Amino acid sequence: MTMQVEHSHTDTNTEEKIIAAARKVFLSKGFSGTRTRDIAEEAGINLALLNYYFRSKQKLFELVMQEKIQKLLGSLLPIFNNNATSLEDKIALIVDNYIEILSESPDLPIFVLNEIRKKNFQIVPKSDLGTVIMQSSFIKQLQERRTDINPVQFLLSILGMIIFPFVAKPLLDYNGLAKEDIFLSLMQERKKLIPVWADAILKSNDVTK
Amino acid sequence: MTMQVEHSHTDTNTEEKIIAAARKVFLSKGFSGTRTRDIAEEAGINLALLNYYFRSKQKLFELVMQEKIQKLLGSLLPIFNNNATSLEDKIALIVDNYIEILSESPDLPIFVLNEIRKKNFQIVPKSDLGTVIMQSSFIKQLQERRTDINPVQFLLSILGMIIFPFVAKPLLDYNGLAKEDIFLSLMQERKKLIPVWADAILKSNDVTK
DNA sequence: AAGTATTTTAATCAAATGATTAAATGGAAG
DNA sequence: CTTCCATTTAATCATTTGATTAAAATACTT
Repeated sequence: MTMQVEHSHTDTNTEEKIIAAARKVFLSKGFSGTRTRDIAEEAGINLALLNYYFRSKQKLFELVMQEKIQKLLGSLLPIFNNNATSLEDKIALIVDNYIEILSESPDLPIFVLNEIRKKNFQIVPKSDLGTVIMQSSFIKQLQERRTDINPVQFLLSILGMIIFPFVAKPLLDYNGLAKEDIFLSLMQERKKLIPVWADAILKSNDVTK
Repeated sequence: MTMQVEHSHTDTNTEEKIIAAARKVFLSKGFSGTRTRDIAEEAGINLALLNYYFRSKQKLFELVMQEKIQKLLGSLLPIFNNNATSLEDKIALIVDNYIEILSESPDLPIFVLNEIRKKNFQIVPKSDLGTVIMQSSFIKQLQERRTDINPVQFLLSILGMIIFPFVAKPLLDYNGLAKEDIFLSLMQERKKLIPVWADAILKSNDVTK
């Protein structure tokens, strides 16, 4: 029964090195594919240090996941809830914001989505994000504009147009459809395309009629 | 140096049981997350049999991957290359076909895309799918209709609208945005929505002007 | 400088895991 | 029945891997 370990002063340096390494290796190889030794090596430290700072691989992973989920979803709500912006503004902001984030971390979505799928961690969603989104200004504006469109359907399409290319990136590489170098410029181009296309969808025929 | 193992008659039964089990376990847990013992148990056989029929976990995995890539991409080309159908028809066919396939295997896309990303296998793409697609009837029709739209951009949007919901399904569950039961009916609804929305995109403003 | 606490390491453990081996089982052919 | 061969199994190996331990090194306080 040892007393709780505390890292008071020198804290930041090594601990942050480990987390940074964990971010990198976990993101690239996933939970099951990552060996704690990989992380230690990447951090340039001894393996035992990893278990000294964090009690286990699992704990370290959940820390990283927490961050990644936040990074993937965190910017959405503020935009969704802003009553001062129009629907078009919100869409443009989401597109712009997401493509910027994902251009820096193309693997982020597929990593997070796949790890959630495999249930390799146990993090309880803080707020009921679903409910919060469905009550957001974005959804209300959408329902006013098009009472016939299920907001979830519209949202899935917009997010799909934004996020899917990053998820499909490995396949594009694999099949030579978008070599690494032009991929990012394609994504930049999408910043202008998606808002226009979202607008076209908002003006589309009513399917229910 | 033993002679090559051949399974002449009783072949089908056990071997197929193993492959079926491998499909299931690999798809659910990914390559790194899968233990050969899991597969053996799922197949109701002894672990050694697995290495008797297939030389290794790797070999078995690549067999499954081969199938899954085919399942994910195989139906695309025939539709793309059909000169007899209009652009609208092709889109409707792709939407219909994909949503049907994915409704039965919701995990298929994220599994394939993530394993490709992690390079957990070594399968050379048979045809240069990228080139074939870019020379397909679909792309030609698209370019005739809208010279200003980069076909890859359009394709990514359509596929994103179709595939992304399945990729995001774990997150929707996780956040209570689409409970399991209504998810599939949402996807059925999308069969009608996406073609209309694709059409709206085709009629959208020219961004380059 | 001594003493104390913190940080880091080398060595090792125990469990998990992919793979092999040698033996057994069972059916088909003669 | 017995021989033969494909199939199946139990037992075991060797390596990998997450984790621990005890000691050494370093930093901090007085």
